[in-house]
Amino acid sequence: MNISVPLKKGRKFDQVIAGAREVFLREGFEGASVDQIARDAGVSKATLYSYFPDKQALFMAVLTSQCQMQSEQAMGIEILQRPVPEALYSIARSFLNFLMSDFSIQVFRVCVAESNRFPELGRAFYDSGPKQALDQIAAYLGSEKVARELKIDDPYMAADQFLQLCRADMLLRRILNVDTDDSPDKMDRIARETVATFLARYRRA
Amino acid sequence: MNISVPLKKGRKFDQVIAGAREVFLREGFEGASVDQIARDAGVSKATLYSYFPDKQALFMAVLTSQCQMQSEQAMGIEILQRPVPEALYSIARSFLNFLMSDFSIQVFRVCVAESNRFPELGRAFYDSGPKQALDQIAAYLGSEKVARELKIDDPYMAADQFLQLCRADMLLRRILNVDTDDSPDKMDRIARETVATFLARYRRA
DNA sequence: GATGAACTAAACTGGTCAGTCTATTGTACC
DNA sequence: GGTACAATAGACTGACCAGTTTAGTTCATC
Repeated sequence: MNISVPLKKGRKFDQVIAGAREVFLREGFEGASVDQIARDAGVSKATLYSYFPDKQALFMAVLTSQCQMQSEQAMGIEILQRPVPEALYSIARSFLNFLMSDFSIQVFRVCVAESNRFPELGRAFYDSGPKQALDQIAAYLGSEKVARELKIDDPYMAADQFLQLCRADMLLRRILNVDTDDSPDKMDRIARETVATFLARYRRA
Repeated sequence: MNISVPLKKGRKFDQVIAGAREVFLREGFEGASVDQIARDAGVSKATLYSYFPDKQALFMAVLTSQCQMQSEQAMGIEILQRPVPEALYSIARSFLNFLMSDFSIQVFRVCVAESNRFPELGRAFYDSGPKQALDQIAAYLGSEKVARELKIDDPYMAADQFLQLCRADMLLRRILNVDTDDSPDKMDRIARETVATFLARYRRA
């Protein structure tokens, strides 16, 4: 009847993923126990193991689906029609907003922590997040519209610098659980300073 | 007889720390077993437990001593006497060199991973590493010598931007275990681009 | 209301691990 | 050579945990 129900093996599939996401992001791979995941998911351990062959597979399923979600966080095309400085500011602002979210911080932490144990994980995270952002900004910076106002020889290097400027010390502090001012005002200021520095370097004389 | 021997409780203390560093940095906190640490250190478990009350204390001792070492990685004063662009380039280059070392990457990974479980750890790492760097660069950027050539209203914001530009995508890739070009040439280029962008923004008209 | 698949709780297995304990051996010093 | 501490190997305890199994329950569907 309900066509939108995915073709997964059973009704509790999404519950399992949700519980596992919760626990894995909070505790990391080693720190999370399967019993706890089952409890959090409101599901029996046997059910969980009917979906996934083992803990690793569940872990990878959760994190690659999170990376998938992350990569769908695309830049609105309408932003890019605006004047370059405004567009840059908007990009910086929304990028920063995303970076500072609990979601993004937790996924980052776990991916960094387990990128030794699960080599594919670091790659999957990089490709679905930082690389997407880099590609999109580089494409924008390489566009004809931008070329009229900015002089950019290497769009990837420029995009990299732009994104680095956005990140700022504030992000590092959040990642390390150090108290920090992450008010909208502060984030605004970082976005403005990012654009100011970026334009100073790349604006046409 | 040997005065340089530290006044720790026994002769094997340093061995314990060395073994623990090795294993913790490779495996993380949960992934490392005390038996393995003792084996790596060439020491019995009982000896290890005569120095440290439990695994957590050992972990913190290792990492805070690593952070200590990190913070002693100070900027040579002679660099700062050179002309500003040259000084900036040298700072960028040696900062990058340090950031990309196995040591620094491993410590960072473990601190990020465990900063939830050990809140003091994230703080200790931040204070002994990133914060030191920020303070030192900000002090330099706020100095009179620099003020003659650069116009900097907020030395901390400027220092933050400078350090962010150094980090670059390359660092993120290494942290996530993604293959990357980290040749001296590449690092040189990043340092030069960092200085170029920084000067474009802050050089006096 | 019968059928079969999905789900359940709970017990169980085999393994690992943190931390303790014991009995013994080295080592330094008087 | 006697005293006292440092260190050792290895056995042991109690806890936890991944993954399996069993015997029974829910639920959609016909």
